[in-house]
Amino acid sequence: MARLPRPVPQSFYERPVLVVAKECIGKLLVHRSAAGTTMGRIVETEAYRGPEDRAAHSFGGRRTPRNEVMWGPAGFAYVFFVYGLHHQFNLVTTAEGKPHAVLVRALEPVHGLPLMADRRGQAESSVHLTNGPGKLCQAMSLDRSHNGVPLTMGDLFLADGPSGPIERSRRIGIDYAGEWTEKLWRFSEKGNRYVSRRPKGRQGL
DNA sequence: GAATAGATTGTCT
DNA sequence: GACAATCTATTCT
Repeated sequence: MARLPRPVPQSFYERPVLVVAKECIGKLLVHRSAAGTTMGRIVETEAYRGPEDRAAHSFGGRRTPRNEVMWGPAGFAYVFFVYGLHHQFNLVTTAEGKPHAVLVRALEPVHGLPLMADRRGQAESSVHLTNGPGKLCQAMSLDRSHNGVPLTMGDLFLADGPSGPIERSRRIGIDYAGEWTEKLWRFSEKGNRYVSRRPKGRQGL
């Protein structure tokens, strides 16, 4: 049994959300559950910067039971449910009172492939294991029971991993957000096959 | 590969 | 009652 990697410290999360979103690329997401441990390299993220960001749940200062943890201190998980069937996993960043978060959109599976494949009903070799925000939550068994849990201790955390070339592009699924739709606040590892949608054009970093 | 429709429910107005 | 930080299947080309 290999020793688990060590969690990145809270100071990693206590920085501007765009910095954290970019530096998450290549980090390992680790989840120890009763069924076993799963790990994946983060290859795609998006930054949400409320209250000014119209695409963020905290836009305009909205503070509800659903998004409450976004308003709390950095280094906690924000997990919510959309479209009646999918979960989304986020990392709360910056500082208490700043409702900023990083959405994890895609992983490259690293450990626990059989468990992920079983949870997803897909072959271990399939990109559909973790190439989307809803898919990775299912593969890693993340749901609202993880909302508000600390990422610096316990069974769910980030750890250092090898990073590759990063590109940035427009965020996905927020066409209602006006000018905020245009922001290049999505970060992904260039050429990685698990990235959910290939960025258009050439947006180097 | 791209475009489209349908699924399905928590959350807020 | 409307809508959502998505996924899947289907129907094209």
